[in-house]
Parts: sequence; structure tokens; C-alpha cells
Amino acid sequence: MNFSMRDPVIPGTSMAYHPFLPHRAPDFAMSAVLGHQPPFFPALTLPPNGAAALSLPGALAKPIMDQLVGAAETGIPFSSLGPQAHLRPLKTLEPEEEVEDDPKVHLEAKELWDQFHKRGTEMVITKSGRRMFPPFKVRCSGLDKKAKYILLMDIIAADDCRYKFHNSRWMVAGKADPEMPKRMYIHPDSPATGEQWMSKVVTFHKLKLTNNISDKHGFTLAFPSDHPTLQGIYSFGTQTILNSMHKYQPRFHIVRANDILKLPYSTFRTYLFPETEFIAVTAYQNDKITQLKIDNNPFAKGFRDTGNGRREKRKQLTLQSMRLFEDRHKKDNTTSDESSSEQAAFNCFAQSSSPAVSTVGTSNLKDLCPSEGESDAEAESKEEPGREACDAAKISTTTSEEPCRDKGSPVAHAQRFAVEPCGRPRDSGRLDKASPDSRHSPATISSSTRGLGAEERRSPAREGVGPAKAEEPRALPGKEAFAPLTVQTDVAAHLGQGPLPGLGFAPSLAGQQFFNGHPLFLHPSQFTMGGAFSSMAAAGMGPLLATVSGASTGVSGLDSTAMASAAAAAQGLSGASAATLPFHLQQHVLASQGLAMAPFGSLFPYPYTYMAAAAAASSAAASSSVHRHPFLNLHTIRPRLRYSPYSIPMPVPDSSSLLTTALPAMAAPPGPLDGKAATLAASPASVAVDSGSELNSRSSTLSSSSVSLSPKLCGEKEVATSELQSIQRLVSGLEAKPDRSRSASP
DNA sequence: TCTCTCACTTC
DNA sequence: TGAAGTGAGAG
Repeated sequence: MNFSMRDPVIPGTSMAYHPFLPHRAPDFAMSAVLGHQPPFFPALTLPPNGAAALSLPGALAKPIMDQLVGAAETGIPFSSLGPQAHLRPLKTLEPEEEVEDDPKVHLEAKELWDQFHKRGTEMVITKSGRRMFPPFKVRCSGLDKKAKYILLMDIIAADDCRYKFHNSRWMVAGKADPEMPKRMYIHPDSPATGEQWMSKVVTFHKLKLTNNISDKHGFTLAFPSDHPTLQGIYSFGTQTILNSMHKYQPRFHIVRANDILKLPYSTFRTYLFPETEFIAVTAYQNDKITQLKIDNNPFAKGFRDTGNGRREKRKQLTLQSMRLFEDRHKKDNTTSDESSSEQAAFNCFAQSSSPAVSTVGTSNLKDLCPSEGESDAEAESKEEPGREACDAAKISTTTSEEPCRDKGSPVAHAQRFAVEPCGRPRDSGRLDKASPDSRHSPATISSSTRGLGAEERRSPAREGVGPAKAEEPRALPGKEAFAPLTVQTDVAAHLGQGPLPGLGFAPSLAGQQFFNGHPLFLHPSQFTMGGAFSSMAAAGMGPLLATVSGASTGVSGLDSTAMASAAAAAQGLSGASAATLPFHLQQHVLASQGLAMAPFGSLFPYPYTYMAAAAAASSAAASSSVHRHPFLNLHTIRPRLRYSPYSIPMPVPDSSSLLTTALPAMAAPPGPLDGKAATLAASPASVAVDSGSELNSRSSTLSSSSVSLSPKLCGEKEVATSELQSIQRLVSGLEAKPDRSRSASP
């Protein structure tokens, strides 16, 4: 492995990298100023307009390009740099004096979400991607007006179950399918100041849901395995890949950072809104959800009952006929349509929200889905008040759930972890998916870059769902009040520990997860420079490798080589030998061995195939719960000190040592971080891991026979159905124009 | 279950 | 005006 200088740096262009690591390359910056060649930077060949060489997904283009422009921190507009531009010294990283912030997040259109949630929200996923409806909108407060924040959203599996819609209700239909590649959606306005964020409703309506695994995606960012909020590889794009018939929970993240590429090092404050949980479907299952969507989504106006269009008239007639039909044939039915079938359809959701309302504040995801053997009677009689009472009972008595309800629900773990720092005794079977009043406040998990000291002091958990608040849940001043759970895990502290904290992982962690284990540091020279973006990233970011993948061009070579290098580094192989491996073999090397591709915040170009392989390897290597549930790590979080001093598996020339050149700031971290680092060792890393006690089956609170009024589901009503069909045909026949005949089946 | 096309809508 | 977002319905 050759770490020595290979090529001269093109003045100007190299400096353009600095926005990515202003805190890491002061030495380099100074050497550049002094006319010294940065010892390891490879040649950078950028087109006259380097930025133009980049192709990024729409939502990412702006923030990324902003980063590339990089004027904010360096004062060097990237786009204005000519090939002969003079280098200017960078500011070394000065730990910013942060104004304390205490972000609070309010879910917009909560009432609408509640309506959907009550019925079991379904979100259609299509190949081309569908938006969420209701749209995910939040309002933020408590931010530092001057500080910059990046707001993100992702969608995680709510549990390990696959669902089916049977007898007008959602039921567990088995184990979940393999997890899809993780996606993260960065709000296109990111980064923006707290003031800007607080001045408006932050909407994520452009996020799309898809089941198309070959969907193009933007760049990828690898988070360290011990990152409290995100682990593994995340693709950043506008589309989130989901599995149909699986339940998901959107998450909202606030990250105080002015650079997207600092995400892996930054504090994540994560907010969960139980009412936004949904099941992904390729076609609507529950008619009530369909109707809710039609009634509320402007784009579906054409399907509304009220209207003057042909469709509306016909539908009105049809519905009228159906109502008459139902009245006639079902008046003997003792089951209430609204109260039974609807409840049955959403009960697996409702249970998740009910606890949120509960003053006890111990909801759990485990209780989200009903087991198949639930009592019909219970569900039949289950109305809102009853449900609450039932939940309350569960809160105090239930510690288990159906087997499928894994103990590692990400949300659940997050919740539990969130509670932990507050000293609240852990109830292994109780997952605080929601705060005591999560209907008004999200569950919040902050993975902070700071120690527990100051952060924890101001932790919303203390204010909200912590033990104290849990005891006085109604202290919240109404809907606008928040009682977020907060977990602060100090990532920055990693940087402040040891010669090269954050660059290695404790051996004990090796193999635990895809990104665990193997200390790995990728020298930029290990990479074959592809596009401008990747070049810059590799050259300037040390272990951070950035590129555009998916739709981008000209980076395939980088993909391959980068991964080979990563594999080589992780295995102690020479980069050259690894790089000679065919791409698919390189993938295999990485995936099959579950190697830690990127040690700490690496930005990689991952072709989907690789990601899939990685995911598969991860799934296989790690327990499913660990893999599927990012928050699980919260329970197995290791003391920050586990970051071992980085060790490169090959000789590193002094003059080009990354330790002294690439990461001087890390080698000699700012003082303030050091102090905090120490506190991390005693951070909630000690949180106990879940026990499996929650896996016990619980008594059903749902009805299995909540009589469905849907004729198509009632075999014994064939005659009646025929009659209805006749009516509908008749109605259809009224149409002068032979519009596409609708199915006669209701 | 899923995908595609269609008619309709918003922006 | 046209791109893009809707659910319905056929296959």
C-alpha cells in the first residue's frame, strides 16, 4: 500500500474538498498554504466547472451542491475556483460554542393522521414511487436560531412481521421479508438555520415510497455500527424502498450540522410519531382507508362521492344502491360496521396509539399487531374507551406479545433506550413507543455527539417521558406540549478520544454487525478516482468516500475499487490485490465476511447490488433483531472508549501518515471534546439488552370475527351479493358512455 | 399480489 | 399547458 504522494494537487480544486473536513485537515491546509504538496492527495481532475460534473438526485442536489460550493466554511466558492486558484488556509476546527437548544417537534395534521391510524394506515407503494398521504409534516421549535440544522426522515420497519388483510383486518401473516436497503431522505432545504426551520412547517411530501429495489438512489453514507440512531449503509434519495404488507414507522431526525457529510459524527435527535405508522401495500386493502384518502387527498378528488363528474354520479348511485342493499340484508346483523369491522381493521394500529394516550405512558410496539387467535368478542366490544382501559391493563400486566412481535423493534428499542438514561427501571416487555402523551408528543431519541452531561441535563426525556414526567403525564400543557424521550449518545466524543478515535472499533464488536468490528481506515490513495465528487471525497475526507451512485456515471470503477480497497483494508490485504478482484467478487468479499466497509462515517458509492449483498450479509451475520432494528444498538451500546486507536494494516509512511496529515484534528482533538469524552464511558451504554420476556403471547384484545360487512368476504351471502351485483350492473348501465365497467363486486 | 393503464385531479 | 399525483380496475 502506497500512501505516499503520487500526484500533485491541483491548486484550488483540492481546497474545495475542505468543506468536507475542515476540522480534519488543518495541517494539510497549512501545508498547502506553505507550498507543500499535501502528501497523499492524488491528482484531481475536475472539469472547469467541477460542480457541473455531479449528478445528484433532485432532493439532494441542492444540499450537496451547497457543500461543494463550500463557501460557507472555507470562503472558497467551489464553482469559482479556477485551475490556478490560490489556496487559502482553512480554519482549523474550533469547537463551536453551541447555544443550547431543545428541539421540540410537533406533528402537523395530527388529527388526520389519527383518523388514518385508527383504521390502520395504508400507504401505497409503486414501482415509480408514491407519496405518503397524509404527508409527513412537522413544526419545529426550540432550535438555536443561528445554528444550522439538517432535517431528515427515514422509515424503519416497525416490527418483524409480514401482514395480511384478512376478514377486514390486518393480521400477522408471518415473518417479515428481508429488509430493504435503508434510505434516508434529507429535507431539500437542509442545511438551514434553526430560525428558518422554525419559521415554517417542514414537509416531507416529496418523499416517495417504492417497492422497486432497483430504484436509483443517490450517494450512500455509512454510519458506524455504534451510531445510536443510524447504523450501516444509508442511501440518500427521494425514494424509500419498502416491503409490501409490512408495517413501517417514519422517523424524523434533527441534526445540528451544517454539512451533510458530517452526519455520521453529529447529534441525531430522533422523533417518532406513533400515529404515522403504516402498512405498505401495492393496492389498498381496507376500503375505509381508500375512502379516507379520497376524501382528503386533493389529487383524488375525482373519486369523491360529492361531485359533478361521471365518476361521482356513478359512484353515488352505486353507493346508494349498496346502502340500500346492506340495510335490507344486514339489519339482522348484530355487528356494527363502524365499530367492529373498522376496529378490527385497525386494531393492530390502534393499540399502538392507545398507549400513547395512556397517562401511564407505556405503550409498546409489541402490542401493535394482534395475534391470529384473538378473541372476537373482545374486539367486538372494543371501543375507544374500552381500548384505553385495555391498554392500561396491558401496561400494568402485559409483558409479552405474539412471537412475531420481536423484542427488537427499532422503535421499541429506541423508546426503551430513551427511558433508560432517566433512570427509569426498564420494563423489558414494555416498549415505550410513545411518550405518556405521545399523541401530543413524539417519542424522541437523541443520539447526541455529546456526553450525557449537558445534553442529558437538557434532555427532553427529563422533561417529558422520563420517569418523573411519566408520573405526571398530564403536566403537559395541551396538544402543543412535547414530552420527547431523548437519548444522548456522544458521537463527537469519539473523536475526542485516543489518537484516532472513531476510526476503529473495538475488537469485541467485530462481526457483530456489518459495520462492526474491523478497524478500518481507507487511505484516499486506495481509491481510483472517479467523478469529481468521489475524488474530492476520497482525497479530502480520509475515510469519507463520497460519490454519486445509481444514476450517476463514471463512478463504477470507483465503486469497485473502493470496495475492494475497503475489503483489503479490513482484511489486511493490499489494496492492489483487492482491487484486482472482479467487482462481484469484491462484493462477495465484503458482504460474505460482513466486513466493516466504512469505519466511521464513510460516504460510499454503493451500487444497489452491493447494498443488497451487504444487507444480506448483515442479516445473516447479525441477529435479525439487531439488523432490523437500528435502535437495538441502543441497548448494546458500547462505551465510547471502545474506539480503539486506529491501526492500519499496512505500513504508513510518516510523511504521508493519515494520522498526522489527514486527521490531525482527530489526533489532537479539541480540548472540550476530551472532557466530554470521558463522560461517555459512563453513558447509557450500560443500558440493558432486552430480554425475551416480551415474546409471550398476550391475551387478545381484538376480535377475530369482527363481522365484515364486505360482501366479498361473506360466502354465505352469495345470493345477496348477486343481487347487489345486479344492482350495480344496472347502475352501470345507466351510463351513456360505456366507461370502463367497474367491477360489480363491492 | 402486483403492475399497468386510465380518467381525473392539482399545481 | 403540461407534469405529476390520485384511485379504479383489468389482467
